[in-house]
Amino acid sequence: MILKSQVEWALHCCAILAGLPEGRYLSTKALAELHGLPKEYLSKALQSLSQASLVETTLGPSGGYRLAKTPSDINFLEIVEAVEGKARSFTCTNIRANNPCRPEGYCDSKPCAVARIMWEADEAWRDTLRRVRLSDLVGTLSEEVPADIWRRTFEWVLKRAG
Amino acid sequence: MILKSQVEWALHCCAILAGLPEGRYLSTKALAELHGLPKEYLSKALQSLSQASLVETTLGPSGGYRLAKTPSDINFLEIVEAVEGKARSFTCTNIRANNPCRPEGYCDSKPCAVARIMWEADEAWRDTLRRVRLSDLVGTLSEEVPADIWRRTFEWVLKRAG
DNA sequence: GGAATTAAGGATATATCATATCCGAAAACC
DNA sequence: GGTTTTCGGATATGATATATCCTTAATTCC
Ligand code: FES
Ligand code: FES
Repeated sequence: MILKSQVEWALHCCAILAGLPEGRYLSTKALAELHGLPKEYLSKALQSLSQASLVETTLGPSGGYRLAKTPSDINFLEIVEAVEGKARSFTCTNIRANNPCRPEGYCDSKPCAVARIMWEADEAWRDTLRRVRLSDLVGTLSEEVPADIWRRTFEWVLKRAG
Repeated sequence: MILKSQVEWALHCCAILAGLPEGRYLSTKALAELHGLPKEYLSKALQSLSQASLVETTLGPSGGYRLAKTPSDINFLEIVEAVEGKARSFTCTNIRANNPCRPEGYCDSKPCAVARIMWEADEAWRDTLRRVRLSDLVGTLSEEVPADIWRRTFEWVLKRAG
């Protein structure tokens, strides 16, 4: 069970977009260069964010992406689910129904106890991600990333933002 | 991000083994029949449980598997990790290091803030699984599975247990 | 001792999914 | 009108999950 690398990409891209001044857009090309990622494939991740209405886009030169909501209105789970999908990590194939001792046509009233526990754990994972806002991440990063790197990065970004 | 179906298989097999009388073994063949699973492939899952020292085995006719510990000393996480591996679901490829604005040879002191949050969620998932004991599952199942099916199942199992 | 049964592990095949690239269409800017 | 951009579809490649087969060694039963 491993998350796709797109998750890391999407989260970092959102963190950058969160630092963009009101009304400006940043292109896939710039985001790919900044993170050293394949532009075409990163584009798929950004499209996922777009379909989830987390980012807005505009075409043409000076086009690109910007956040569709303020960073405090976006949480980690939204971003992760946008690229990873909303499906639960555990899928029950109902093997209990194969028990030869069950009467023909017997129908279970509840989901299997095993599945319920696995889903509870899945929900705990989602809850943790839901509680972290994009603005929290930006706050942590601005504290931890050395001030000169942080400043130069956003100068670099602004030079390319349309 | 999807767990392998072996996880469901292993959990259900452990639930059955938990109901086995002291000192008896149950074969892969019986466990596969009971759950309607491919015997050869289920065998791989059981081997994983064996390597994790969750079950003990013996060879020959009347051989098979039994739990290596009491059901209250086994938790869900142990079983899940035995077949799924202990690797974290989020892997950081350190894309922040590709930032062209970083000085040559700059070395981060901490893991990335993004990764720390994803790992925290992962830990919440594991914590939930760690808190559920195999004995808890058996308790729930014995309450929820209709008494006659439950009884017939273990008659079926005992007939095949060596 | 010999035949049958079983777990363990290696080799291999297949299907599904993640990763990655390419292209054409439509929109926006100059 | 030409350029730049997002978007979606098509396609290729690699990794992993699923599944089967076969050999070996240990154990049981006759
Ligand atoms: S039958 Fe699927 S988890 Fe129990
Ligand atoms: S660099 Fe990997 S999560 Fe930030």
